[in-house]
Amino acid sequence: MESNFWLMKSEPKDYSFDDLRSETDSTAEWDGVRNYQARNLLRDDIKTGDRVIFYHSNSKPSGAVGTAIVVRDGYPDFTAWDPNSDHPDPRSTEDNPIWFMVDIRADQPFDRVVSLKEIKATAALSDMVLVKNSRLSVQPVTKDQFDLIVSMGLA
DNA sequence: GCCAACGTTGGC
DNA sequence: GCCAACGTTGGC
Repeated sequence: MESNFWLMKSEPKDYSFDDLRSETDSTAEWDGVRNYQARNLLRDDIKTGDRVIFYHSNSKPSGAVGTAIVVRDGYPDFTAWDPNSDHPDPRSTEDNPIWFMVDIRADQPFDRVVSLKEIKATAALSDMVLVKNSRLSVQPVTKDQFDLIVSMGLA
């Protein structure tokens, strides 16, 4: 899939945008994705320099909270074969990895949360994967969707 | 905390 | 390859 813009979800109680911002260089491995559709995007399509909307799920309110930049292309998620990691999967090995991740760096924190409610109420955003398939944790967005959400967040 | 929607697993 | 059972996500 061709896109330079993505949306990535995280439950803030597990890992928030502020957690990303507090990392060294505001950069972290986006590990733990265990869904094939999202894996394919991480492995094949998401490239260094691509822009990301950081979305807080299961939150009050759920919504977009900032932007990030991809700083490393897809590579094997080695936490899968670490039995002590949060997301072990013994089927995935160093020689034959199943799961992939990218590195992202926090960019612009929004001035306010762009809530899911607001996104759903915005006609220009009604085609977002977020609205149509709410479960996919890594998903493409269009440039127009990206730009609009950023403009809403930086009110 | 509930539960609908969706993805995955595995028996057949 | 079908599909029922099960597990997970995530809004509410």
